Amino acid sequence: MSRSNGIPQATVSRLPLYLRVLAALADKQVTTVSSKTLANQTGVHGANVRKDLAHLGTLGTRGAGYEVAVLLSAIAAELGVEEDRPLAIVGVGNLGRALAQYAGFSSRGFRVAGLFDNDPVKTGELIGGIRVADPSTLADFATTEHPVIGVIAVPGHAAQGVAEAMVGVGIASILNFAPSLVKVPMGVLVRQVDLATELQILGFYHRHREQPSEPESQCPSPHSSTPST
Amino acid sequence: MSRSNGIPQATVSRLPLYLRVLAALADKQVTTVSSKTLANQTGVHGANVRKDLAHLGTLGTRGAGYEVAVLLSAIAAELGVEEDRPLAIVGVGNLGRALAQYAGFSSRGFRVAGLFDNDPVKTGELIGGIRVADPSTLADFATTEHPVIGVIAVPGHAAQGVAEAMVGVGIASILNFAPSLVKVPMGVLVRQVDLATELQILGFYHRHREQPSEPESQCPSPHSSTPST
DNA sequence: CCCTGTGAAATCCTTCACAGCC
DNA sequence: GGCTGTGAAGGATTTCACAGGG
Repeated sequence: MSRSNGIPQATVSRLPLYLRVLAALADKQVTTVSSKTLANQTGVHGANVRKDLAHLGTLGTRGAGYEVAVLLSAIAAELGVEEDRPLAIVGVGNLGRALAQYAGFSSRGFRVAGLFDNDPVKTGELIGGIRVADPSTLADFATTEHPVIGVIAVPGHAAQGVAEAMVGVGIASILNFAPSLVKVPMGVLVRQVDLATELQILGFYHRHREQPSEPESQCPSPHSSTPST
Repeated sequence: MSRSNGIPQATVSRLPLYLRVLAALADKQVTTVSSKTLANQTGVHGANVRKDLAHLGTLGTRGAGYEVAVLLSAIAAELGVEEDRPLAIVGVGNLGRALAQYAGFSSRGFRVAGLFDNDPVKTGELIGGIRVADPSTLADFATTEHPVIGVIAVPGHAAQGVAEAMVGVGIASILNFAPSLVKVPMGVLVRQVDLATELQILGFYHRHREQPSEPESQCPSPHSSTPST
């Protein structure tokens, strides 16, 4: 067992997108899709959709297309949607709250298991059924809940300290929303998301407005990627 | 004048990163950097840093390195940081609030000019000096403020409607945080950011844990890109 | 005809390696 | 010596184009 994976990064970053579109189709009782339809709804080129899906196995049938249910379960399996992965979120400002209450996590195999903030006004508060605790209790929390992923939602200057605390309690994957790079020992995965960065990139293309050109008259839009180390 | 731009997408997506690191260096009174230092602090390969910066002109001096001030102003000019670009944010949930109060925007040439939410409980509320208004007043707002960029921070099912309203009042660039694809007429730029997607990508690499390998023992981390339309 | 799966071509991006300058 | 700027090599990803099955 376990030829770990040979799925290209670019494909991985699109799997959540396919998952979302397919879930919407399943909701509408659609049972079958073609790569063309998926292409229209995701903004990914049709051939690219097929290549991506081919990485997960031979899922389609030649004349017909793909069964929505088959694709859904294949992608869900790849992304671990069926698992129950406890999250620790540190920083309960507006962003932390938004994340804590975000319904999209639980339906994708994540469970917000712990909320931490060093502001005494916030500790003790109940958010989505979780009581906000002081970060000093992170170690205790980790021994009982074994969180696998940590989410940093604190101001930039505090991010490095939080990251180190997370690594210290055995968290090996970190999603960092703070606008500041964190350094971690090798072996720890960090993924950086910065809201201002996204806005600046959009702003750049807005200034240098120069249609990258697209044939379709209506066009959905891609998004983001590149993992870490 | 105006040979629009030949800056590769990958470079554009790193400019905000450089800007941030350089601003931090300038704060520390550092006047000079080498590509190696920038590489260490950004996680981008040294040669790549140099190629990126070369796209903005000949900014360095051979034996010495780069002047922080020169790089800062070159990148700032490219990203339009000196401008005053009004933003309209629709959706004042936790995420919308976080965005509205995010200090990082104003220092990067953006100004939150309008906040909108169709929840009557929220309209009238003051956030960061801006009064939350009903989305039906978006058109009036647009005629006086001329927002160039719209930010969607509403639940997924409402995103398409908001996008259409934005396009209707002349907004040509949209940053969409809703977990749902929006279709827009061609010519409109959309950039999609989904918090759950980022978490899922991180989760994938967590499951298929297989070090992508890196020589350094401490490693910062890249982030995200790809534009739209 | 319909569609998927896939080699081959094309494009984009990163890394190497070094010439040229301080 | 150190360091930038850059051609050339190497990878990765996207797109094309079509073979092959329904």
